[in-house]
Amino acid sequence: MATKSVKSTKSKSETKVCCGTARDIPLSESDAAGLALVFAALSDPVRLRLLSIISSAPDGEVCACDLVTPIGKSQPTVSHHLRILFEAGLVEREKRGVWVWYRAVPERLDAVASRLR
Amino acid sequence: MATKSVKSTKSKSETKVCCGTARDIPLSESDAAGLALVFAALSDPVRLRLLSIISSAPDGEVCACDLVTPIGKSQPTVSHHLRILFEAGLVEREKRGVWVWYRAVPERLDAVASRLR
DNA sequence: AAACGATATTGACAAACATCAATATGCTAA
DNA sequence: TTAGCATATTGATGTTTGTCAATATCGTTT
Repeated sequence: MATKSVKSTKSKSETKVCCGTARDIPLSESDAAGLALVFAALSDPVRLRLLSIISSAPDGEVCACDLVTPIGKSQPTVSHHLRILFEAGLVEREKRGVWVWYRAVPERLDAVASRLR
Repeated sequence: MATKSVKSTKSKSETKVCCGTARDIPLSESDAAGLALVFAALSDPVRLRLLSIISSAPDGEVCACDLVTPIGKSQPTVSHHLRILFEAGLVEREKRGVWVWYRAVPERLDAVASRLR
């Protein structure tokens, strides 16, 4: 790293000098870890498609039994991905009888989206 | 999965029946894969902090040499993470002399953010 | 040219992850 | 209560990922 007190060693291609000012990091370590968890939940194609199906459901909710076939993965795999979405707060679930209904949590998506700026 | 043509087998706790309508998935498989790559780039705390530092730089750019110390990881590790951010289109880089300057790509962040709804 | 410094790449390794078969749990219906 | 179905969990396996030491690459300076 270049030292802080470089005076004016400009070469033809540079005007500025990197200075090593230890500015504070805007995003704290624990905030970053928390945010990273949500993005990790969104970092799998299967989960994105699940979220897509759930979010665009006419009734706002989808039965888990209707998610296995269109996704094309085994039932345990789909269940696993739904759990990760749930734990990230991206969907909520409600058991009614034998079936489990999933709904998207748009406020959560908005919250994440707004932190991208 | 429940069959499609269930007529009215309501039990006390349910009004609706899951129906197995094979609706189209709004998000295509390849779109999902592409989006997942960007979210994967955002799914690491170190990369989120790098992006945070770069995005909030007064000059809009930061020298790579000023990223190693505040992140607290080895130089190869930081270089590795910067590469992933770059390949995801989240930052751009410019080599000037010995140094490499990184800038955020806000349009990219906006594009990703807007797809979260 | 030779030495030095900033950045990138390689190789290795442990931890995390996606996936499925098998099994467990829990609700409903006969 | 027993049978059957929807969902969740467990265990195993191959793959991906984060990390660092060592090394390579490439400007710059002497």
